[in-house]
Amino acid sequence: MLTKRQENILKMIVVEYIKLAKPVGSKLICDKLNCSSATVRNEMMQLEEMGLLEKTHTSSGRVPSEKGYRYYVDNLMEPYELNNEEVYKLQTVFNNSQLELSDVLNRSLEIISDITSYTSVVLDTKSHDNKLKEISVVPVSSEILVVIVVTDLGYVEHKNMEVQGVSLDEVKKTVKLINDLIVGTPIDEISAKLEFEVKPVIAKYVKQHEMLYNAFYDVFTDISSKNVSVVGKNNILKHQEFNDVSKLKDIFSKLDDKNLIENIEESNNDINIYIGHENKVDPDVTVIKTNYKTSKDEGTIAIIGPKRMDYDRVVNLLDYIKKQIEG
Amino acid sequence: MLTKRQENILKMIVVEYIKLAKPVGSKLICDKLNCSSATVRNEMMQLEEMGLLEKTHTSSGRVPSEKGYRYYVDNLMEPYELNNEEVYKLQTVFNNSQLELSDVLNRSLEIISDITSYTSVVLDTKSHDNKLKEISVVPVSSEILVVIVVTDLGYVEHKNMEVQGVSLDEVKKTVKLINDLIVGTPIDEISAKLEFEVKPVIAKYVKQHEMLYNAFYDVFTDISSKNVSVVGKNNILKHQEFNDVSKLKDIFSKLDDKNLIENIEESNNDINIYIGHENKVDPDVTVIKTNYKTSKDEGTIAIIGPKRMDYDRVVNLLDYIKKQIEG
DNA sequence: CCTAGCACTCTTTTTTCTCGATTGCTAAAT
DNA sequence: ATTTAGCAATCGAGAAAAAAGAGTGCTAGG
Repeated sequence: MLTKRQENILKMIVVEYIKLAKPVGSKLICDKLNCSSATVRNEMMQLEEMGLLEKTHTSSGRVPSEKGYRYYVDNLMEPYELNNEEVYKLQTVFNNSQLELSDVLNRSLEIISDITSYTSVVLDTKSHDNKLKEISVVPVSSEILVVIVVTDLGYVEHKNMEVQGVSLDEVKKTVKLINDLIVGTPIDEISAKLEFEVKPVIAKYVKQHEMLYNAFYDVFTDISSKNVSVVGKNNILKHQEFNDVSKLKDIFSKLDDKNLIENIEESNNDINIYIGHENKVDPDVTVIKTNYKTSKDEGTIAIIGPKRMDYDRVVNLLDYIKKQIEG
Repeated sequence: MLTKRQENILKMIVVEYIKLAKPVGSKLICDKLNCSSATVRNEMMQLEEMGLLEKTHTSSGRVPSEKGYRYYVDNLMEPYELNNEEVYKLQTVFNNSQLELSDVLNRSLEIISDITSYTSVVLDTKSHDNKLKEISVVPVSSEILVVIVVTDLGYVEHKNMEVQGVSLDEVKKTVKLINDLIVGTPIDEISAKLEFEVKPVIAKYVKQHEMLYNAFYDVFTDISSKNVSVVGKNNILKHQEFNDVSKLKDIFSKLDDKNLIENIEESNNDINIYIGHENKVDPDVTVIKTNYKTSKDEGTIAIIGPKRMDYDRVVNLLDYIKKQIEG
């Protein structure tokens, strides 16, 4: 158990180190506390023995360890109030009704990346509640058609479809059959339904049924995919812990990794903080993430920065966004 | 005028420097040529006086100047044959008929960025030949509608539209009027036509005409925008000329600059090479670009890398892509 | 016109030295 | 039983010095 004074010292070291990124010495602390530097040093030694602080070399000041950050985050962190500018900037995005949710998320996290200098990740998945509303087809050339898929919650996707030697009438017949048979189907069940309910029927009524079926099947499998975007990558360059080209390469490649989101995703619905080795992205970063869920979409938003991160601010910004969109 | 031997030496220095990024000394050259290092040194001095070579310090080997690269590109560069792997990789993209042209471009330049370690830029603009084929509207909630715009060449765009207190009937009436009046209009003339031909008509027949007109106007103005993407940014990190965090910041911010494409675009239709100060992006890079034009799209594709760039390879890769997409 | 030889220049790398910050420990003070 | 003052010891950062190496320009002779 930590004494009140130890907690105070730990907190001051974390806050100071987050601000200045330089190991914190006993002098700086004892100025603010009413005791001598020797006393502080003794306490620091104890905190180090408990694994909450570290030294960069034998005679350096102290730096919080991952465990130290963890203790700070769990016990010492104070809530942060968004300031007017932050709220104002974010509201311009939330109030723009022309935007789809995925755009709202991207833009608001762009803002957050801007004001915090961290990097954001958005994973947006269409909710299973989306049901097929209609498909339509527009011929572009004799062999290419555009298929437009619309769901009842307002998602629109389109894809080129190639068919060879199929008359437009046959295509239209197929479209009508598909519309008749699977309108109202949740998007993640379309593939199955297409195979077991639509395929037999068009096999019966449509001439080049095989080619048409395959073409539509391809279109629908492509459409239900997830959408991941990483915002504010360049902010990585601003942090001195990454002030080294080979480390930069490393981090950038991890941010571009297709599996990035799998390293972040998790079922938990709160705001979660993964410090250093607690996350799977990179041991030198902290990931703060939360999931969101609306009637139309669900997904994850995350902020990635150095372990020396402005924890309270990021947590509260994420919380604000989550509440706004779920809202 | 350069002698044959001088041209040879210049070419060897450029090729060697492109390969190894180290100033080239007389010894390396005289091994390949049948003459002593002193002779080579004399020639190098002449080339330096002509401004084709530079030294990094008094007693260093030589490095090509911008003028040197220019001479190489204009007079000495040999054509490069794409190898099988390159052709194969690119063909998988060109043969994928499900993709729209803009996706084809993005993916093929991703491949090029991958194999060359440079960064690519794609600007894709819908051709003016695109004519409005139809618009349709899908209600999502009582106040939000999705507007889908389709052109005869197969472009599909959609946008959310917000209207308040407008009945669906009025919306449908408006859609029908718009379709009747402006189907067939080239996309870049839609805004004007909307204002002068549609506005008066709906003002007459539709109740909340002002709100509806404004909503549709917003949708259409958003839709005709250009589409720029930058591919393979991380490759910047691979080049030793940018092996410095502050230079990296600089270049990355230039690649993210909204005006990037204006610094590259130009009317000329060949493959153009802008070395160092010849381009407006950054004096330390070379930009190789070309324009393309198909019946549906037009735009620019460009490769950005250090001045010490694999000129012949990049030129021929770009040329290959251009020919493929222009058909 | 070409080349061998050599002094000179400048970078790179290694080594040495100094300075300052901060610590841990001990002994005295509260 | 804490707290504090004092002090030697440790280590990093940075400056200065030294050594090694690569390449040049120039001169004189082939």
